[in-house]
Amino acid sequence: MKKPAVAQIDRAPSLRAVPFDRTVADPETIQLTDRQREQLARIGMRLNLPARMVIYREAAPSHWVFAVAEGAVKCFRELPSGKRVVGAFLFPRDLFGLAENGRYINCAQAITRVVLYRLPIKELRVLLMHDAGLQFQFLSKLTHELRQAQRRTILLNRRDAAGRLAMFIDGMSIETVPGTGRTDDNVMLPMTRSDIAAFIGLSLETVSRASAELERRGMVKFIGRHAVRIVDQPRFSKLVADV
Amino acid sequence: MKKPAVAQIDRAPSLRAVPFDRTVADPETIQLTDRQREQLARIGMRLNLPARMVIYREAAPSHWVFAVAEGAVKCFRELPSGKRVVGAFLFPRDLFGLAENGRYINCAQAITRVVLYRLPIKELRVLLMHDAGLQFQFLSKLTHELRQAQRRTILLNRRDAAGRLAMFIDGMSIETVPGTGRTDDNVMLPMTRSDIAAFIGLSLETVSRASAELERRGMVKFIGRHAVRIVDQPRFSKLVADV
DNA sequence: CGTACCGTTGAGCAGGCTCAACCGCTGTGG
DNA sequence: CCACAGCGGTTGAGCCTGCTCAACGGTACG
Repeated sequence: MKKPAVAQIDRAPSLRAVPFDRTVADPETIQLTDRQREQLARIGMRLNLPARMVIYREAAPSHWVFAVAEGAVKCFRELPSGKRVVGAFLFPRDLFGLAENGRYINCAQAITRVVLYRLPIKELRVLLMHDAGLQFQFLSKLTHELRQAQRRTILLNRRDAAGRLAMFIDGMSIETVPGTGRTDDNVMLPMTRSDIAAFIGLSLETVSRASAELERRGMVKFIGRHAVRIVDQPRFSKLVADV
Repeated sequence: MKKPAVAQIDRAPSLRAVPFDRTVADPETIQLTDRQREQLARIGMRLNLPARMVIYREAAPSHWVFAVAEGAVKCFRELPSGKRVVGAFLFPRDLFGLAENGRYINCAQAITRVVLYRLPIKELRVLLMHDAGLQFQFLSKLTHELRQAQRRTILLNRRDAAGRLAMFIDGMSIETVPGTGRTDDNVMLPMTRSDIAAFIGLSLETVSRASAELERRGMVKFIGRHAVRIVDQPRFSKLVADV
């Protein structure tokens, strides 16, 4: 098997996760080998989708798992009351397509223009069974997502709106990807206020007010609607940690 | 390699998860082979711990993963404010011991007397790398836990205390294990009201009041402190689904 | 049998939700 | 090119529910 060209490898999936075990490597990234990425690229399909496109709907048969290459995606659920709960925001190197008994448990939609890898579950399963190392990377990724879920329950247990929003922004600052015009303390928020509200469990009015409060307290400065700049990092971090 | 005795196998770990893929098998249980369970038993240690024992503390070096055989465990976090957030309740066939960079991210404590399997991560990793099928079971289990985490965020997004409690009880009714004196609509709640409050994000007073409300509305009947009987299943289910 | 913790109940307060009006940007069609 | 509609976002007023503080009751365990 000949070595794939660099250009080809750059168009293959990769994953991001903090390992549960101690490692010397960059803790931010788990490393798929070129060969593993190539194999994933082979069974998968690279998709280029416009903003707002629905990727799959709740309860639809789940034939695929998706990996984000570029852009942002949201997974959400429509509740009987009409309320929407956002389960997760996904960014480059994230996986999504959580299913139960062969059906997706929520709806996925592109927030921005996105590039995705669509991996057929059947073939992925075969691949994982033949490559325990690759499977271990997926396992690490799931572990990472579980930790994030725990972090979120802590967020949702906070009583103060400003604190919740601060924790959210703090979380997003890690997700923020280079090459999107970000500086060190500039956090991109591609989603709407409504989406944020549905994620952190507040009404959108309260999110709006909390934003104003953070700004008034001199911790952050909103740059347009989809970016925040953390002005006073120490005080901001203190608020985030003050649970 | 000789086949292990039945008695020995009954003393080996197993896992419980709803598969993400369609299967014909009992959707409630994923099946470890006898050989896999035997191998887990070999690298692991069976522990018998009294109620209230601390299994590990937050930030302690994480050398083990645990599987519950009998009893109930809680994973929680002490926040700087002194508040506690319960991350999860664990029951037979559940896994716990979530870590990040080699350290546990929360504290685990026995609620009742428990029997655990303590699996050394290092050896488990080797085992998983040699047995992709076994690893796949672990992967399925993690997927299952992610779904539960999503379900919980929906719970935490509810505004009404009674509804939250109802969803919690509903969730516990699935966890409830036979052989604990349960009848079909009798749900065991081994944890304290305080623990429940720290899990569903309410003050313990509100949990108490919500319990009274559910009872007053004729949906449930509390049997002592650690059991509920669902009296009016239809109305109860309606409240649970009415998000 | 006592003691400490768990749980219940009550009164008052505060923070977030709801309803509602208003602003500003975007995209569309005349 | 402009007018207008529509959506996302902000701001305000009032209500409601869950939190806090506090006292009391009950149960489990030594």
